[in-house]
Amino acid sequence: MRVLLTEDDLDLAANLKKMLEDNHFGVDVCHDGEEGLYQLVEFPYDLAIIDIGLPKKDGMALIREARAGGVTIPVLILTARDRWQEKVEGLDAGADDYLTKPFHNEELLARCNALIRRAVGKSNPEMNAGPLKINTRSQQVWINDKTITLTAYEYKVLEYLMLNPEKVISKTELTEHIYDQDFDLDSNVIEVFVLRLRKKLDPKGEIAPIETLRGRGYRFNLDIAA
Amino acid sequence: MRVLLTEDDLDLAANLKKMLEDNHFGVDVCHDGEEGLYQLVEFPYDLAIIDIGLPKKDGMALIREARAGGVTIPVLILTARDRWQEKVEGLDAGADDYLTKPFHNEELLARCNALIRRAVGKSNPEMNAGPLKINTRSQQVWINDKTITLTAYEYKVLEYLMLNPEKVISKTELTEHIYDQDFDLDSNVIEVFVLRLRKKLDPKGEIAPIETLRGRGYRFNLDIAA
DNA sequence: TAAGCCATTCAGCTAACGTTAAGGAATGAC
DNA sequence: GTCATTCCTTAACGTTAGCTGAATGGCTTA
Repeated sequence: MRVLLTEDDLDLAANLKKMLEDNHFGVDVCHDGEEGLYQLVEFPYDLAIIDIGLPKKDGMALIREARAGGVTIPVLILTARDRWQEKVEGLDAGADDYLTKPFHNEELLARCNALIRRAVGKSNPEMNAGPLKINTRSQQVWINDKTITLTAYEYKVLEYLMLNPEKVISKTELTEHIYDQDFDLDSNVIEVFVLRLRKKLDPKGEIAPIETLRGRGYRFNLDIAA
Repeated sequence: MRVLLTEDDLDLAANLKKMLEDNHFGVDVCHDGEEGLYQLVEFPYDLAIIDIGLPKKDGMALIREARAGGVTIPVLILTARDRWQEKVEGLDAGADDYLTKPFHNEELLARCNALIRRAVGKSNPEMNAGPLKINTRSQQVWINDKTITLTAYEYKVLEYLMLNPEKVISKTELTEHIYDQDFDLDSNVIEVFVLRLRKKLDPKGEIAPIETLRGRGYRFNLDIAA
């Protein structure tokens, strides 16, 4: 887990860096707000710890601009004691938690762990496979960045196949995952859905993302033509 | 936004419930840990506020078991003053933030709002989507900077959809977040509200912010016409 | 070549959704 | 208290998307 620590007090910064590293975090340190913003936007940290009182650009502006710039990682702010407004402003600016100086190292650690655990709870809803992109949150599908409209069952079939790439999925398995109850297996619904999916995903038969394995099922291939 | 408040002090519970309701939260109250756990696991709240000292099952165990049971909503714990370990243990158990009693109501509110905004990935009470603007604090809605008057339920529907943009929201999910626990699933209220919302937001059918996904629900699209 | 197995087409049907209207609960004015 | 207004809620009905199964023909394998 990589942490960006933005703290202008050099002693405190060194102290915290050591403590965090002892607890298996990878730590980068910045000493002013401009540098912090640059680092946050450019590099993929898992957590940011930001002192509110910073030279060049204060912590509040840093957070606001980072959020505006698409930074979504958890942010913990450090505030001076008895600065009630700062906490609220900080949370409003987009921070996720705060800690009042002075604090115990154990408490900072506990906060960091809590924030990271929460953040990893929501996994990335996007998946790519060649020219194909799927978002499980919005249930949208693109091919070469062009939206494809799928029906509910078409989408279910595609999602299940893509979530199990390079794996042979029998029609029985597909059926069981797509319908709630047991379903008449004499039907050819799966074949129909696969057909429609192929037509929509790949009307010209160029990329063939869904392969048929006769007698065994279907397989979604990741290494499909670009 | 629905909040579950688990607090055994009846006076404090009633007090907080009123304050939260005055600030547009829907609040359910439990007075012990077992009831709280049941409610959390069974019903889709947006936020839980949990007193650590609870009868039957203490707050720490409640949080741990709720997390183990798949509850991912933000959890704010209330601790007695100078109970340093409780905060850390609570955060380790899966809480997202804590507040020390006694506290200012405004601070609790700020925390709740920050947690909810964070949970839905937002850090600002204002949201834009093309010509549409919403302020969750003042509960106002604009289209091309012209105010739109919505009824209470119309607003609730729009807010929930906009707080989960680009996400497929089933009618069940919408219903559960808009009403308290008892509701009739055979009703078509949601369709009616969506219809009225669409008429008010987009009388000429130009921008179509709320998309229907037949069999799946509704989706609020951010990339709507300007 | 025969026997599966799968692709493809097509049309009927049904559940889901949109739309309208009206009753009545809730709210506020007086 | 009564009245007026708002708007939540239900019900009825029309519309349509798209699920489903049947029919047919092509392809693969032994």
